[in-house]
Order: sequence, then structure tokens, then C-alpha cells
Amino acid sequence: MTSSNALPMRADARRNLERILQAAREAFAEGGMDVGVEEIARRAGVGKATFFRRFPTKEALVTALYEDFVDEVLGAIDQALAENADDPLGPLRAFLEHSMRTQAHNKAFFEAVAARYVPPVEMTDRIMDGVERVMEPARAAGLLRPGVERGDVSTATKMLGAAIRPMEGLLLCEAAWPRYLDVVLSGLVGDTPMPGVAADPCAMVREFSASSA
Amino acid sequence: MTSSNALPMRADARRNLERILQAAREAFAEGGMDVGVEEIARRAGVGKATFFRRFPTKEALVTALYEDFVDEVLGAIDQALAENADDPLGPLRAFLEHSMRTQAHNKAFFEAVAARYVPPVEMTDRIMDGVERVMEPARAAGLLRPGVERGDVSTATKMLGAAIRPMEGLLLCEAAWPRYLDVVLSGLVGDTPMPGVAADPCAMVREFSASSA
DNA sequence: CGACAACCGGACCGCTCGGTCCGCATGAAC
DNA sequence: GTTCATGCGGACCGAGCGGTCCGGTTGTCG
Repeated sequence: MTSSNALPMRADARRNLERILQAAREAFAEGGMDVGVEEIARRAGVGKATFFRRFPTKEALVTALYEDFVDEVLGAIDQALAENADDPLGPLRAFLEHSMRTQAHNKAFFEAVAARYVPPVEMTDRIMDGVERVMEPARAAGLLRPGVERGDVSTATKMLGAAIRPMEGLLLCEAAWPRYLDVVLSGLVGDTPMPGVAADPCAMVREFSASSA
Repeated sequence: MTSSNALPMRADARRNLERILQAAREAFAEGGMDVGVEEIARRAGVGKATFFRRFPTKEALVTALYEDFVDEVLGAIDQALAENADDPLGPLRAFLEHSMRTQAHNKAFFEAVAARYVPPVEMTDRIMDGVERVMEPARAAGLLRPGVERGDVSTATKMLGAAIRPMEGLLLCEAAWPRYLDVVLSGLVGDTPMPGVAADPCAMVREFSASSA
């Protein structure tokens, strides 16, 4: 879709687009979603107008980058499944670990998980399908508490994100991470049925998007 | 300190101060920390200048209100202890439930717990002392996993806050709350020693405040 | 090489927010 | 009732944001 028909972009334009994307990734990782467009353009060595020629709005850039995140998460899920074929709980644990690392090293992703940015519906669908896959071995082995659903795992990533960031901009030292991963994972494993009702992020995003439209 | 020596405030001034505080409480509850000063003044039926005559800065108002929060939390802890004298886990559970309710119904408090606002050192100390008290019965009864510390309970409140707010401004229906409370509480209860190291919020706030000064 | 379209970037706009200023109103003391 | 310090609020300021405009530049193609 980026370079389909019509004549291809001029060489400098294409190069600048790449630099903008890279600069945005770095800036968002460090400063979170609300780094200014000007800051991103400056890092890319480009004028603000050049930015807005590529992306009609800042939101459009965020969406473009979010697609990368989705791909990365899905890749991590595949890897977690491949590397833990012997341990039923392994993929889920590896996925949650990956989520903690990502949230720790990418402030914008953290905020996305904390849902300050509501992603397009189909991206949430893709992520949640992956979540379903990563928890399946544990469920099949009967390790998960009866009633644990994909929404619970999604919530677990949010809980872990909140756990490793005690204060604005301050990250818990990595030595503390296993502690909270262990707490959450212990809470999902066992025989006691889950109480209450589960919430499904896909349904929520759909509802939210519908109400916004 | 508010009305010590010097001559007392004029009657209208005192009345307006009270209205500002009340309006701020409501506005912060609904809109979070970043409702504008103008909005607060408008709700109080007062000019913006009147606001800044009472509080040198918006931050000063936040601090003043945060003291109320601390008192309320400590009150809830006392109540949780008093009403659950028979159940060793009861006070801790009641405290976490209270924390969920408070975070759900008060957006500003949520953000405070998420540490977008870093409170003064001594307030954190008072809160954490209360946390220590509320977990003591469970610890004494040997219900808590070896190594669980007050920082873990503090983290638990943050995790639960993240769990009940799936997306910006959207609250999970209350039917889902027990589910996540159960997950977290299950993760803190048992025989397995806690892995990793614990983090202490008091130390962190101290460190943070020192680095900011 | 020449010409043109695509592209560039800095100046600019409109908006919001925290915070200030100043002319006017008013409660309190006599 | 008179006086005046205290308090009042709307107009104002400067900074920073997302987004636009236009005169100059540059890649590309014949």
C-alpha cells in the first residue's frame, strides 16, 4: 500500500520517510507517545512540514508504528512457542517475560498497553489470537485455573507493566522483575476456578471504536 | 499552618477556598490530574486569579488534596483491620478491594497510584506503615509466601489498578474485579518463597525526590 | 543541459494551558 | 457611615502543541 501504483517516491523522499520512522521509534521509546512532532522531525534531520507530508496526522504515524509492534509481539509469541515445546507453561512465561522487557524498554509501547492509545480493531484481534496460542499448551496440560481466558493473560501483561514501573519514568531494577512475574503466574495456575467474569479486549476495542464513531 | 497566627481570612475568602477544594476534588475524580485550573475555578464559581491566590501553583493544590487521600487510605486500613479481626487474610483483602474501588471512582487517585504524581516523602512513609499493618495478620498466620514485603502489597495495588482499567477512561465492569483481586491475592499466598528482590516505595520516593532536588 | 514537478524546511497559525496583572467590589473595624 | 486592606475576576502573557503555507531547492527525465 505504501508504494503500490503511481510513480515511486523520489529518492530523497523515500530516504527521509525512513529516517522519520526510525527517529519516531527512538523518540517514542524514550519519551512515550507525547513526544512532539517537532522533536521527531528534528531527530530525523527534517522539517516539520516534511513529516506532515508523509503522515496526515501524528495519529497516523502512531498507527503505522503500532503495526510494527504487533508484528514484533506475534514474532515473540512464535519464538516462545518454538523454544518451549517441552514445557507447557514455558510459552506463556516467556511471552509475559517478553512483554515486561518490551514495556520496560519502550515507553510508547507501555502506554499503548496501558491503553492510552486505542489500536485499530483488527490489530487487537491479531494480538489476542496470538495470546490464545501462547496459553494453549498450559491449558491443555491442565495447568491453568479453570476459567482462565485470553483476556486474563492480556490483563496480566498490563499488571506486569504497572508492576515494573513504580513511578513516572522510573523503572524497577530488573532483579525485581521475576518477583512480579511469579506472583501473576502463580495467580493464574492451579485448580481453583476463576471467580467473577472475564473481559475480552477485542470486544472492548470494538465497542470503544464504535462509540467513538 | 493554614489559619495559625496573623488575622483570619475574610469570610468570603474562606468560603471560596472551600468551594475550590470541593470543586477540585470532583474535577480530579472525573477528569484526572490534568483538568485545567480554569475548569476547577469555573466549577467553584470563581475566577482563575482567586485560585492562584490560594495556591501558588497547581502542584500545591494536588499536594493538599493528596493529604486527604492519605488520610482516607489510612482510615480504610483501620477499618479493614477492625472488621476482619477473625480472618487473617481479611484485612489485606479488604484493603486491596478498597484500593480498587478508590482507583475506579477517582481518576486522579488512579494516576497518583500509577505514580504520575510523586507524593512527598513523609506521606509515602505513612501509607507504607499502614500497608505493613494491614498485611501483618496474614503474615503472622503464615499465610503469605515467605519474603512478601510491604512493597509487594503496594505493587499489588498498582497491578489491580491497571487490571480494572483496560483502556483510557474505560472501567471494567465491577463483575470482573474479584477475578483479578483473586489472581493477585493467590499469587501472594502460599508456601513458595518469593523469587527476586523486593522494591520499597519509600526508598524510591526518597531517591526520586533527592534526584529532583 | 534544461525544465518541470516533486520535494523541502522554516515561518506561521490557532489553540490550550499554567500563571500574572490591575481596576473594581466588599467585608470588617471604628 | 466611612475607610481601606483584603479579596475579587476577567483580560492578558508566554510557552508549547498539532498542523498549514509558501518561496526556494533538488531529483529526474527528455
